[in-house]
Amino acid sequence: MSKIEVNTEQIVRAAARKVFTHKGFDGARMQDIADEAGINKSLLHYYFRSKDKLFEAIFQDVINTFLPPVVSILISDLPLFEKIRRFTDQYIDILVRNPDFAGFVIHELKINPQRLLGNIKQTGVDINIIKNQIEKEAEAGNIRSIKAEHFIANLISMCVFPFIARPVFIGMLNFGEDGYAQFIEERKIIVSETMINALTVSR
Amino acid sequence: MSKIEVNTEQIVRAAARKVFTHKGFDGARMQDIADEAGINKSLLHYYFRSKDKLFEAIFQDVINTFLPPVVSILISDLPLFEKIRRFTDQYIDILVRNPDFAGFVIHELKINPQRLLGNIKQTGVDINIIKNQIEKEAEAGNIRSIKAEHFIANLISMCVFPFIARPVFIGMLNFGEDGYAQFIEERKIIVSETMINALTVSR
DNA sequence: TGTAATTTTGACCAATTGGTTAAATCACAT
DNA sequence: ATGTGATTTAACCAATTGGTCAAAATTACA
Repeated sequence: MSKIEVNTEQIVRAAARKVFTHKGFDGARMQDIADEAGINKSLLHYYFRSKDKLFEAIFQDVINTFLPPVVSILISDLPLFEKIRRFTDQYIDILVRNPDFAGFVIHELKINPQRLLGNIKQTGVDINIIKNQIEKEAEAGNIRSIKAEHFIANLISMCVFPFIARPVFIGMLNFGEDGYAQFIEERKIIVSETMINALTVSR
Repeated sequence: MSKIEVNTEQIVRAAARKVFTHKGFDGARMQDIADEAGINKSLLHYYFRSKDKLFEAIFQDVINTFLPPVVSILISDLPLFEKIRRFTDQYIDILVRNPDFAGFVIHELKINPQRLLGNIKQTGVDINIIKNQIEKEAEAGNIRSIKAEHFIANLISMCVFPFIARPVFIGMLNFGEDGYAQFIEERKIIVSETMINALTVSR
């Protein structure tokens, strides 16, 4: 038997992340989290002092899971189209592994923006890098001109939205669980192609 | 003075819609809604029997506000590109007037899909109409080939996501309230252009 | 004006929920 | 073994919350 660290705090974190991301802060019950972790409710207060504190820790965890990987791609020195392909592929992969993350962050940010925006900002996204790259390519006549804000909005929207609106897509477009999974997998190519085609100037 | 119907039930509906769409079902308190409406809490139970009943009425209201207008455009017999332009313009307009709607529907659908999917489905969206139109245009060589599901996903994603992720956009992209409003207004053109450019075959 | 129906209110209740506390258990060095 | 500090538990508490109910206020109308 290999020695397995049964770190209680990690068990609590995992349970809390599951419950919080699934039900949201208001919908989550401390008892739910304790049950999910298989421990006494008081232990939650032993490791984290309150529901708020526990939530903030989890929120930070979630942000750190999915923000740095994609930000690092955006600010890298890859060619623009390659950036698009890798971003799309990477972002969708992360969301496939953590289907509840996007909706969770969005909702909590809506309910309580001032409390949580700090947690995000310190990740340090510098929009100027991608902005300069886009302007340079446009001036060189390699792509159509577009504001960096709209470029990013388009890219992130098409990657993320199908996850947040998952029930809508499953329900409205008549595919079940696995049909949805395949649909998502296809989007890695669709999104990058849509972005690139829209940017490409016709000759 | 024109005779104004001060229908209490409508006042309750408006108050409930505001509180529910802003805080979500779990975050909304019956007392909040009563305060917003300026009435006694018991009146809520007099008109609607329970929090659940009240919520379902509001949810249906919200769905009816923003689904029929855009669905009617999608299933109309307009040319494809014109459809894209009107859909984008119309959808974004509705969301500007009701900024909380999209996030509200998304979140509640995530928390409780089985209860709420019925409310949406009966709006009767027939995906085959737009699917046929896209296939026909592709076969005629007028546009690039794309699955209707991805077409719709792209279109809706780019329209809706900037509203759901509003705090992120305001916070990350360094524009304030009015900068955000202008950004959204610009998207009416950006989204339709992006869609159309991506579909247009280079010659 | 009287009276029945409707609407509105305040007082109250049972259940839930986040949090506290003191006791019990465990790990382990001496 | 035994004592000490960390971990875990059960019992309990105060506040909140959705909901009830009977009385009061208002309205409809014969």
